[in-house]
This record gives sequence, structure tokens and C-alpha cells, in this order.
Amino acid sequence: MRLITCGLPYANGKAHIGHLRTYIPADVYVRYLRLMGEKVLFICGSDCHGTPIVVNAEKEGIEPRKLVDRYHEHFKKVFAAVGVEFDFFGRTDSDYHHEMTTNFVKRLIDNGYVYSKEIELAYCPNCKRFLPDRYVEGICPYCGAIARGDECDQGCGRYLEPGEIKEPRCKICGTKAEFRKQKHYFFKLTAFKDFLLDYLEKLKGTENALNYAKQWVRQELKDWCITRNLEWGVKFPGEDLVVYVWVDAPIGYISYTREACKEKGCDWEQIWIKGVRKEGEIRWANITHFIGLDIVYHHCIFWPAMLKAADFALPSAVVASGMVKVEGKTFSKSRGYVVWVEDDYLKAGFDPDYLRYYIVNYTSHQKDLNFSWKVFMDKVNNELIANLGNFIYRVLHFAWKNFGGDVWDLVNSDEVLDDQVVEAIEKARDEIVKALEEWEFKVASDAFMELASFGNNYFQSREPWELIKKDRGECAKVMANCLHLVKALVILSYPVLPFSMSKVADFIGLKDFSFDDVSKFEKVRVVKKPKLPFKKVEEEKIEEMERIMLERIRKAEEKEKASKSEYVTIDEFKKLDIRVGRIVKAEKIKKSRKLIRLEVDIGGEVRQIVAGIAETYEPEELVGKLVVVLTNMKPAKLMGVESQGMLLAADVDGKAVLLMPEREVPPGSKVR
RNA sequence: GCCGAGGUAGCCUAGCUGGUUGGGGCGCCUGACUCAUAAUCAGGAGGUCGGGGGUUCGAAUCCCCCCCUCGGCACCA
Repeated sequence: MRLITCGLPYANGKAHIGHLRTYIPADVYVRYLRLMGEKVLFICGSDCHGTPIVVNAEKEGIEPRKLVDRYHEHFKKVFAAVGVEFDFFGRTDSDYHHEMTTNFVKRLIDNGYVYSKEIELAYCPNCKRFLPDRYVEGICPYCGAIARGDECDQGCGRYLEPGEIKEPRCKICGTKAEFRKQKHYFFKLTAFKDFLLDYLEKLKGTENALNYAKQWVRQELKDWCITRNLEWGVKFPGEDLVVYVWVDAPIGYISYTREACKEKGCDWEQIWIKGVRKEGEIRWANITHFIGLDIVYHHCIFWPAMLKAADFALPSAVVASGMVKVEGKTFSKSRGYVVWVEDDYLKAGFDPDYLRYYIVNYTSHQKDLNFSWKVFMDKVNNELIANLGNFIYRVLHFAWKNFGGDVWDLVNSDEVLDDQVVEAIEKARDEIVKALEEWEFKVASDAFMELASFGNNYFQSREPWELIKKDRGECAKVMANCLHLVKALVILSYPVLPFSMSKVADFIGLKDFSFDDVSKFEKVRVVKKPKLPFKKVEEEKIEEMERIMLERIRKAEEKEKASKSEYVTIDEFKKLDIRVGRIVKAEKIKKSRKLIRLEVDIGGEVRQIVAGIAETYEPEELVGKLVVVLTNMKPAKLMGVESQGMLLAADVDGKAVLLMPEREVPPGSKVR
């Protein structure tokens, strides 16, 4: 039994075209393997833990599980709708997964690969808890931008070590966080450097994944903190901590396999523990991981090290899909360059097979894929329909109309197939088999498109529409060849186009087919009135989709503008010259209710400042006090008196309460 | 900055252990045909193979420099 997995979708948002770039090729691959007679288990499931889910659930005021329920069901629905058929689709917040993870972690501990260490972590005194990952917000010590979690994602992009972030604040309540020591657990990743170097040399898969991983391992590995301060997650044995989500998520592959095996009656330990063969230090399992480029590190480094440490067998291949672009621009949910599978694609009524074909056929699996509605329409109408669909339909329709679907009465069944037809079919099949070995799904799909093209050529050059008038027998012979081609095309393209080809298979009474049937001689008949296998994509519909996308991009731009003006960059903040000053003189401005005229020493210079604080303060009590002054405020006249600065004060029900330094400082001290 | 992957006609690409006129598909132009979802078939136009230098009898293919795009640079799910 061979295991194929897909990276677990994070149950924190809806499915978009970026997800499908991994799942659809994986599904295509599995369907091909099955047609070739391999026994395959295809599993996946939701990744349900981690801080983003907890943070978002908190924002919505619901339990994390509720949030997870929502997206878990969403993904299940979307996968079914686009024909990605997993044997099992689990979730990591299930009991079976928790049990598996706990046992796995215990094995890591028992084998001596886990140790504890005290580290300093941000702690919110208000919420009375440690702030893991995305719970902290602060200032990047390198560039001064606002940093989120342990990453300066708005500014320099650097990763921040625990304790490095300046002015940490709790993301939930906004309280200033403090650093407190706490014991955490680390996985001895460094112990696996040589092992990983060896493993990565032998691991199969796409180069984009393997090269990255090798480069990382050659540089420097660090031990890996595998615990977090959260309620939501798998409990770390004996502590009030949960295991880091990236520890428990891949273990999902194992727990889902076990559940799938319960249903299918196979042996999960055979797959994950015994493996298929041993080669030096490595015990290989027959497992292929399909993932996105963003999680190569976890699958090629953490994961094999964990498996090795826990005494499991190791995956044999990691296949990483390239990035997705939308209308030529880098994929971005926040900027509107996104195609939501359900809302944009499925609800608009497009055939899922079209998207499958586009994703598989646009370019090599490893390269960037650009999704454009215009290109989508062109590919579907000009390639899928004009070539493949047209050939199938013209053959079925012709045979049905002129022969009632059965051409065999007029054909001597032996020697009826043309050599060139047989050759073309075998060539296409061989190319597909070879392409799949290299995970080149475009090459595979090009092969059956080329066969369809051959079919059109064959049909055109034999002119059955002329033959039918002169020689029905000859015409039947040509059609026998064409029907043979249709059967081959149905089988060879079925993995990419399962919905449409199932329908076509039905027209010719083809059931339970496999690659062996591709070149096998059978008397193919049209058993029911054929219908068009594909419906054309309408130009108006595409224009509508483009409008929707443009509108979304426009809205995103507006939103970004708005949010930008809400934030102040450090440079903008630096423009403000804020200093501590000592009030040397204070008097009420006559005829005013609120204004007090002050003379403030801001370090060698005395400024006249008018402040609206008379409702809260008497002039007498102000003299001698230290206050905070914005000194480069544009001067303005109030009640005829010029104010050359502004006192900073808290607004309490419309009344000013002055900010004062917490201890004696020299006037002129800069505030920052 | 460092590392990786790329830059081949409007678009997607093959070729890259150097060797006859750089292949194919989509689009475009012309013609043919009508069984077919104006589908199909034949023919054609279109490329200084990112730029520069070098090695060689000969380079898209090897070496050097530069430019551009995308991604990664780790405890972020």
C-alpha cells in the first residue's frame, strides 16, 4: 500500500486557488496511479491548532473548535466539489489525533531527544498569561516598524528572537507586556544534521523542495522549541503547555492513516513504522507528500528528524507545487489578488474539470502558475473543448447518427485498427507514465491533448462524412478506429477530467477501466444518445468575473490606504519633537473659560504655550511642575495669544489631565 | 546582503553531456472543409534564445561580469 498525502489546510480561512494548486495535482496523480493498478491510500485533513486560530476565534467571540468546525466543513465541501477525493479527511483536534500525538511526543522524550530550558517570554500582566507567537505586538529593534509575533512582517521582514521585540504589547488587551522566565521544551534537531544531509541526498521529489532543504541543513540547524502557552492544542505530557502546532500537524498524516486503515482494513504500522526497505540509517516508507512551497522546511527537515527520532519510517518523496499568481500579480488575499474556490468559481457555475485542467496544464508543477480569467477561457474553449471535446463529440455523434451507435456489423473485427492509431495511443500512454514519474502533470496532460489532436487529424483526413455516401463499410472502419481513440482518451484524461470523462464513459458503456484497457481491443459502441461533454465558457461570464476581481482589488487598495493612515511610521513619529518642560509661569487668560497661558522651560528656552486646562488646574498649582510638551507644533493664536507648543494630556471626559514624568528629569529631555 | 529557481516569438513552453535552417501548443494571417460547441484540417508570418565579454572551427547550450523576475533566509500555521 502506497500513501499519498496533501499538506493539511489550516482551518482558519476559506479555500482559494492557491490551495488547489497542491490538492488537484495530487488527486490527479492518485487517480493515475490507481488506473495503473497501484494500491494507494490518499489522505488529508484539517490543521486545527496554533495561535492564529485561537486569536481569530477570540476576535469573533467563539470557541476555537467552532471556528475549526466551520472551515473543516468548508474544505470538505470544496474538495468534494472539485473532485479531490481523499480516502480520509480528518482533523487534528480529534481524540484519535491527540492520542497519536501524545504517544509520538512520548517516544521523542523516551528516546532522549527532548530537553527543557528556561527562556524569557512576553507575559501580559492584565490577561495574566504568556503571549505566544501572534499574541504579541511590538516594535522591531532593527527597523522600528510594528512587528507582529516574532516577526517584523511590516518592516524589514526579520525574525525576532524571543525577548528581542521592543515594547511588547498584548494583542488582545493592548497592555504592555513584560518578560518573564518560563520553562519550555526543545527538540534536539541539531542531532540530526548528518542524518538529514544523507536523507536529503536520497529523498525523491521536486527540486524546488529538495534544494531549499539541503541549503538550510548545510547552514545551521538550531534546536526547536516545541511547546507553547496555549489551551488549544495537544497537551504536552506532564505540563500546562501544548505542543507546537508544527509538531502535531504532520503527525496528522499518521493519525489519519490509522483512521483510514480502520475503514479500509489496511495496516498503518506497515506503512509508517515497518516501511518498505532499509538503506543505511534510513528506513524508507512508501509515502509521497504533496505540499506547497511554503512548508518545505517543515516537511524536509523537522518532519524527517521527528520521524527518525521517534523511530518511524521515512517518506520517500516530497513534491512541492510552485506559487500561484492571479492576473499576473503575486497572490495576496489582503490586496485582492485571490480567487476563492467556492464564492468565485463554484458559485459562478464553472465546471470543476476546467479548473483541474487549467491548474494541471498551465505550466510545470514546480513553476509559478498564473491564473487569469481570460487565459482560463482561452484554454477551456480553444484547447479542452475545441480539441478534446470536439473530437469526442464529433465521433460519438457521427456514430450515433449514422450507425445507431454500433459500427461493428459492417466491420471485420480483426485487423480493423490502423497501426498509426495504435501507435499514437501507446505513445500517449507511455508519455503519461513517464511524465508522472517526474511529477510533470503538464507533460502528462499535453500527451492526451496531442492524442486528441491526432484524432481530429485522423477523422479529418479520412473524411467519414464523404465515405458514408460511397462506402458504409469503409466508413464504419474509420469510425471503429475513432471510437477506439475515444475510449483511450477517456481513460487517459479521466484523472484530470473525472466529471466529464465519467459522462463520456457512460455514453460508450465503459466501466471500471484501467490503463490496461487503453490499447486493448474492444468493440466500442455508443450506447446512448451522446451529449456535449463540455459547455463553452461565455465571454460575458468571464468579463463579469474580471469585474468582480477588479472591484475586490479596488476595495483592498482603499482599505490599505485607510489602514495606512491609521498607522504612524517611526519616521513620522520622529518628526514630533516632544520634550519634558518645567512650568515657570502660569496665568489664566482673561475672558477665557479654559485657557491658561504658560511659560515653559524646555531646556535653555522658555516657550509661551496656551493650554486648555483651566477646568482641571489652577494656575498656582502648575508652577514648578514638569510636563510633556510637543515643541514643534505649528504656532497658533488662541484668544489673541500665540501658543508655541502643546502640552500632552489625557482626555478624561473632555477634561485634560496632564502627563507628567514619573520622576525628576531635567527640562529639555527628549521623549521617545 | 546571502542562498535558490528562473529570464527562449503576445502567452505557456521543449531544447541546455556545445554541431545540419531553435521544436511544439494557444493567439494571429491565408486557404480548405462541413461530421462537429464558427469546432476541424493545410499553409504562413512572428524569435538579436535577458545584456555584455570570453572559450571554440562552431554556443540558447560551457566560463566570467552585469541587469531583471519570483521565492527562501527558520521556531511565522
